[in-house]
Amino acid sequence: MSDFLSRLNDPQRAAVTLPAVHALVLAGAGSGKTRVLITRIAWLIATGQCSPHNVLAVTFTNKAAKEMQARLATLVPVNTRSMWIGTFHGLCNRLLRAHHREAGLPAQFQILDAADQLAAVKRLLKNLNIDSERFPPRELCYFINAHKEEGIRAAQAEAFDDHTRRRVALYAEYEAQCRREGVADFAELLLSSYELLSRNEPLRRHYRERFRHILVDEFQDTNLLQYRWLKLLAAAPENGADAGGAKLFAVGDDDQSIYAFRGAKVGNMRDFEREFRVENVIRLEQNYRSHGNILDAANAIIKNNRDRLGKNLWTDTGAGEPVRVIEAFSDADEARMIVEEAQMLMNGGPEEGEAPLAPDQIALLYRSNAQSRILEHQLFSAGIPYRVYGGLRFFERQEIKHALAYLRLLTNPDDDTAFLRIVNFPTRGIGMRTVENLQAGAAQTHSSLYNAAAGEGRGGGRSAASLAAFVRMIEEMRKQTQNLPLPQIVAHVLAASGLRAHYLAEKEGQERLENLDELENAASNFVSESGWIEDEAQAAAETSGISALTQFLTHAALEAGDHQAGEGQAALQLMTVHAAKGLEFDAVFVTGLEQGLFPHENSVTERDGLEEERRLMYVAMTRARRRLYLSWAQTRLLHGQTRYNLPSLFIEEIPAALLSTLNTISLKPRPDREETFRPSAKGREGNATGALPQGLRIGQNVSHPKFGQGVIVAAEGSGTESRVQVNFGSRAGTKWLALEYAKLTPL
DNA sequence: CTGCAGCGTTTTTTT
DNA sequence: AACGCTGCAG
Repeated sequence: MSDFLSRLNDPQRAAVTLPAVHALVLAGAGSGKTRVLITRIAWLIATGQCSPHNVLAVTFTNKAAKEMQARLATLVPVNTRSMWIGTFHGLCNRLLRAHHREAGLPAQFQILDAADQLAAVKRLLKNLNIDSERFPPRELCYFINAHKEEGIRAAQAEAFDDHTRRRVALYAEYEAQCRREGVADFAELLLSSYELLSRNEPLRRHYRERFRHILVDEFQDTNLLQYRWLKLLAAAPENGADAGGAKLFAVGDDDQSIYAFRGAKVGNMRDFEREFRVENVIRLEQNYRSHGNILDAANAIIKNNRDRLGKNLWTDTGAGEPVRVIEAFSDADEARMIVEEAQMLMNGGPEEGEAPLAPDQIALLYRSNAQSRILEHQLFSAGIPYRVYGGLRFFERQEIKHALAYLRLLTNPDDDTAFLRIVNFPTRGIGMRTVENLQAGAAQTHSSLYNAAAGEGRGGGRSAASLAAFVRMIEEMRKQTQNLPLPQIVAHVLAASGLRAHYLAEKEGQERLENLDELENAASNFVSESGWIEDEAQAAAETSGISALTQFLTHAALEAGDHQAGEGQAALQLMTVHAAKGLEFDAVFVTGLEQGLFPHENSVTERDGLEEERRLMYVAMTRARRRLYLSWAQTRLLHGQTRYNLPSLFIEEIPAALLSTLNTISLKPRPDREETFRPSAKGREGNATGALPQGLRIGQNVSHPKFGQGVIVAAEGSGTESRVQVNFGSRAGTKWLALEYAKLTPL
C-alpha cells in the first residue's frame, strides 16, 4: 500500500491521503490527475476506511471508466465489476433499471441515441403537421436537451415569445411520445434518475448511506444536471453543518473544458468550491509529459484567457526541441510535408542516432473531421499505416441500426422508432401512404404502430395484406427466438428479417455484410464478457426480468463507440482535437492552424467562443511529449471551393523564441517542390478573376489602415470598377473594397 | 410504391 | 466534395 503512495509527488500524495472531506483537485494537463483519483480509491479501500461497496466513481467516457477499473484492479485486489464505476449515463441507467417502477419506466425501456432522438422529433413534427422549416428538428432536439440538462421539464419551461411557447409545447408532446413508447433519450436517463432520487426520500437515503465517497473525473465537463445529481448523493453542508451523505472528491482542469458547446459548465468548479465549503483545493502543477518548450508555448496561449482558476504548469525535464511551425501553400502541401516529417521521425529523426518513433506514437490532430481526408490521402500514397478515430461508429452504421431495430421491436412492440425504421426495410411494399394511414389509426386508438398494424392486418384490404405479412414475420421471429441464447437470437433475426439477403444482393453490400457478422460476434462477446454481477441494483434488474437482449441493446446505445476495428496495430493516429483529450503521444502535429478553421469561424458567434477554441488549442498542444508541430496552409479546399487563409491567431500568441519555422528543404532537399514552401511565393491564382493592378492577386497578403492585415480572397471588375474581397480575420471579418478608394498595401 | 435526380448544407461530440 | 433529404417520374 505504501508502495503506491511512494510513487507520488507531494501534492499528489496530499490529495490521495486527504481525510474524508470534500475536495477539489485542480490538475493541469499531464500532471497525473486520473492517477490521483484511482490511487485515492485504492488508498481508501486498502486502509480499510471504506469498502468497494461505498465508492461511486464517475467519468464521461466508457473508455475512461474501463481504464479506471483496470488500473484500480492493479492496485488493490477488488472485484471492480461490483463497484459503481462508470459514466454518468451508465450509472443512471443502472439506477433506473433497478428502480424502474419507482421511476415510472417500463422494465425493458430502450435508449434513444442522438440519431434516434432526431428521428423521433421529425416523426412528432410530421404527426402534428408542424412546418419543420419553422421548427428545425435539430434545433428542437437541442432545445429539448438543453432544457433537460438544466433539469427543466416542459411543464416548468419558461417562454416569453410565441415561437418559444410553441417549442415548449412540442417539448411536452415529445415527452408524452417517449413515455408512450417506453423510450428514454440520453438526457432523460440523467433527468429521470435525478427526479427519482430527489422525490423518493427513502431511496435517496439508502444511496446516501451507501456511498461514502464519490469521485468525479473531468469535473470541468459536468453540466448543471450532473452537478445537481451529485449534490443529491453528496449533500452540501447546510448552515455550516455537515449534511451527511458522501464526500465529493472532484478532479478537473478548467483549462481543458472543451465541451461548453454542449452544456458543460466550468462554473461548476467554482460553485462546488463555494457550496461545499471546500477547504482543500489541491493544485497539481508539475507536468510529467511534455518538454519545457512545449509547455511554455501552451502556457503562453492559455494565459490569454480571462477568468481562469489559475495554475501554471512546469516541468523539470528540460526545454527539448523548439515547437516547429510548418507553413504550406496548400492543404495538399501541408499534408505532404507532415507525412514526410512523420516518416522521418519513424526513421529515426533528424539527429544522428535518434531513436525511431513507433507510428502509434505520432498523432495528427485537426479541428474538424473533414480535414482527415487529405491527410489520409497522403498517408495512403506514402504507404504509411494509419488509423482514423471518430467518424461513423459501429453501432451507428445504418445496417447495424436496422438490425438493432428488429431486435428492439421484438423486445418492445411499442417502440415506434424501431417500427418505422424497418417496416419497409428491406422494401416489402409498405409505402409512405400505408404508413401514414397506420399512424392516423394508431393516433386515434392511442396504440403503438405495431399494435395498429396487427389490427389493420386482421381487417383486410390491399395494403393490409403486406402489413399482415410484416406482423406475421415479426411474430414468427419472436416465437423462433423465444428461448434462444442472445447470439443465436441475433443470427436468426439477421436471416429472417431479410437483411442479410438484402445486402448480399447489393453491389456495395460487402462491408455491410461484414458488419452484420461483426454484430453477431459482438453479441457472443457480450455474453461471455458480462459475467454475473453481484450488486443489488443489478440483481434487482435481473429479477425484474431484464433480458440479455435488453442488456445488449442498452450496451449498444450507451457504448456505441467501443467497437472499432483495427485496434492495437502500429499505425499513425488521426483524430480531432476533441477526441485526443486524455491521450498523449511522443510527436503531435496540430494541423490546419488557420483563422476561420482553428479558431473555427462559427465559434466567434458563441459566448466565450474564442476562449473555448483557445482551450482546445491548449489541449492539442499538451498532448505532445517530445515534439510538437503546428501547421497551416494558405489555401484549403473546403466545401468544394478553395479558401484563402491567414495563419491562426494562436500561432501569434506563442513567443517567437519557442518557435522554429521548419525548413524541410534543409532537412531533405527536394528542389522540385521548393516554391511550395513559401506561402508568399507567387502562386497559382487566376480562376476567372478580373485583372488586378500593382501586383495584387488572389491570396495576396495586404494591409489596410483601418482593418489591419488581411488576405485577398476574391476579385471582380477592372480598372476603376475593380473590387477585391479581403479576409481580415476574426477582428474585422471579410469585406469587399473598391480598389480606387481603399488604401491597400501589398505585404 | 420505388428509384433517381437535383438541392441544400456543412464544427467540435459523448452518452 | 459528399451526404442526406425532398420531390417527381415511372
